Amino acid sequence: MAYQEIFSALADPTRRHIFEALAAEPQTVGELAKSQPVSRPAVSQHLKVLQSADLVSVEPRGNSRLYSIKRDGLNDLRKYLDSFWSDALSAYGAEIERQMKLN
Amino acid sequence: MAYQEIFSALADPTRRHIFEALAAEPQTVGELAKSQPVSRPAVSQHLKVLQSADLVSVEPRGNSRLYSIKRDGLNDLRKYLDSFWSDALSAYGAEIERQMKLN
DNA sequence: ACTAACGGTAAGCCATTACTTACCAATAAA
DNA sequence: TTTATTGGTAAGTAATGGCTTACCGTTAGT
Repeated sequence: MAYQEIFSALADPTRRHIFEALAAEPQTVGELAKSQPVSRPAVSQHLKVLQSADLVSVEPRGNSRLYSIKRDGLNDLRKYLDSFWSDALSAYGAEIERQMKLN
Repeated sequence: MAYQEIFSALADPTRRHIFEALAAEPQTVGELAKSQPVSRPAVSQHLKVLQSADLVSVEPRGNSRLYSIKRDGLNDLRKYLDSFWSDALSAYGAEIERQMKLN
């Protein structure tokens, strides 16, 4: 059920850019805000969403906080995608059967 | 670049349910509308979004139109996810380097 | 030809959400 | 102990998006 949050978290372009930036290199909020076209509070809010989707993690560093991506979240999403491959195959079989009924 | 549309397409719960229903079995718009808590036009609109995200395909069937899922779209998304695994690893290395600079 | 069924589109409404500025708490530095 | 830096939160606003009803074109059946 976690993929619901993951999808909506990564659906927003800005939020996905932040996520990608963190994938390239763990950064603080201030650093992220500089490379993004939005204000620092906006970045903070996006990070909150990413965090609750289990996509990033924080580590306090004295005054600032270092954010990094969590691969666990993506793993959940990957599992979700994999489930569709088998589903799609069985659906193909179901469709064959469906067509036979129609004729 | 296609994964942008895929994420926002699957971010909506109703739209994801429709997609999952199609994964289980190809269906017409009317059939989908019956199994969903929204109206038929709503389903039509959702299918339009899913279609432009390359997640479903249509096949005219006389009077009605049969929708099925396209695995190609999911494949794009999977590639996107895979890219993060290598990125995450290199980011890990970059972070080690970063920490060494700080000390 | 007429009627019914299927489904896409338009217009309008309401809820969600992404953004801004202003503010506040906590840590670091002087 | 001030003063500055970092960043999270609150409040308000504007835009996005999902839903409904109403309407229209197309195909099937009678």
